[in-house]
Amino acid sequence: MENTLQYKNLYNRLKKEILADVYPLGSVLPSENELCAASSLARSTVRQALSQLETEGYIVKQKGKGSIVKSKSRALNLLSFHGFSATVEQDEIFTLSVQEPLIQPWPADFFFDLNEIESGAGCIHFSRVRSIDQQPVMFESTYVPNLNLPKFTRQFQLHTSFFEFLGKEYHLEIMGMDQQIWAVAAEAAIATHLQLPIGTPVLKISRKYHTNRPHLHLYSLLFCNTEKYAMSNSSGLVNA
Amino acid sequence: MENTLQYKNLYNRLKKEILADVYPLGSVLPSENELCAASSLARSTVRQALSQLETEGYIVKQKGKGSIVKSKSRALNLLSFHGFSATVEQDEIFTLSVQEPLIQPWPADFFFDLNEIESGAGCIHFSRVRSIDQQPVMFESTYVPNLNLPKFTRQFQLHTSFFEFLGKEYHLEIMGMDQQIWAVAAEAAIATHLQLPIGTPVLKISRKYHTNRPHLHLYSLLFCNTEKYAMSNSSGLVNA
DNA sequence: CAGTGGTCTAGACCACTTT
DNA sequence: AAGTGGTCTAGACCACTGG
Repeated sequence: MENTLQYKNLYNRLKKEILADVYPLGSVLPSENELCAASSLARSTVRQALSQLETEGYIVKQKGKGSIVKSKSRALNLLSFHGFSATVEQDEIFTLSVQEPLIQPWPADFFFDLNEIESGAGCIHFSRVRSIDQQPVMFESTYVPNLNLPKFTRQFQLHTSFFEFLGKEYHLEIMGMDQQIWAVAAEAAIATHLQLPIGTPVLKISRKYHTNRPHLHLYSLLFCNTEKYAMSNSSGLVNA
Repeated sequence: MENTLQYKNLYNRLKKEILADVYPLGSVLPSENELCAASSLARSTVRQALSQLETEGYIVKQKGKGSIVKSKSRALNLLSFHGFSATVEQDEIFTLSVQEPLIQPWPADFFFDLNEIESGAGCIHFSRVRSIDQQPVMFESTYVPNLNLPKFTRQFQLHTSFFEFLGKEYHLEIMGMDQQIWAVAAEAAIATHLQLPIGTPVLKISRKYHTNRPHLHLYSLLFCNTEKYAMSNSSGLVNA
């Protein structure tokens, strides 16, 4: 909210207006020049905001036409690094706590390599199951190096947005992500959490998040039931 | 090759040099200002080239440090829209033709909605299996609207890069992609092609590619064996 | 401290779409 | 012809990293 980056302000405003149907599906956003004039920004700044909207699948740009609000599929746009809370309507979500935040050593067979700073610090670990319309969709297990994150275990509410909490509490921002994806058969624990028969194919996703603290990364292991909700992704070109 | 876009030229040059170990893993690229001076380009043009390298996972940028060549995992970076040929070393690939290019009507239960132009045109369809080190990794079934693509069925060689062929033959470029991902149990046909037991979890990916012809899209359905090779993905922020 | 990438400005010309 | 987004220039100030 207290963001002073011009392109992010514009991006947030336009995103809100798209979600509020100020610009409904298929409609055209004000042109770049109009946005420049209305916001007193240079065109490249306006374009930076629009680019972010485009790579996140909100709009499509077409030369000679404009920026068109794009149809959104009934799938979870979770392959970009936006969290669950940002991609699903709030009132459809239910979050079940499986493991409250707990300070512990790193698992011996951790799924990513850690740097020395991280591995020396121990980790904070929590797990939760996310449901949409009473149906478990995702089991999420998150590991955070225990580095200058005071009171984390006491203050983080599992049912809220993790990224928002990090931003508000520690000014920690997610800058990007690497992930790997497999199709695997659900083991007993996962099957139980997702209420599926053992052996059901599920999506396994390992993620390494990059933050605005260069040596602090967040790690998540996700298991997703894709029977009803696919994972989705939009990728445009890199843009100026 | 005959590209006159400055940022793409620089991007291609740097990418080649990274792959050729001119800039090995962990090394730092010349700074933006140095690249400006060396190439006589404005900084924003240089940044556009670097941004593309970043979103494709070749480099990481760090404020105050520079652009660092990033470690590449032993996984297929196929979740961005670069093709198989661009992400895997050529000599490890083997391509088996399952269905040579054939002009046919669209399947009745096609996995994406088509616009009128596309559905009226009929489609070109081909299928292939990609192997790495003698192991089948991906079954790919591609559908292209039969729109102004003369001699396609005769000229396209299945074992070559599809995107390169489109660029050279028709000046057709891929501008972006939407995709959806599921974990499913391999059916008989898929299991056979990937040499897996029926029911093995595999990744199912449907893709809609956007091209530089506004109403022409390409469609692919992929099935991937992730036992040995995960699919991977890097996503940074949107950049100028 | 000098150097780096991040943000931002105020212009310009182009190819493309629509009227 | 007018308007759109795509590319590009030549500057500027900032926050951050390193010696």
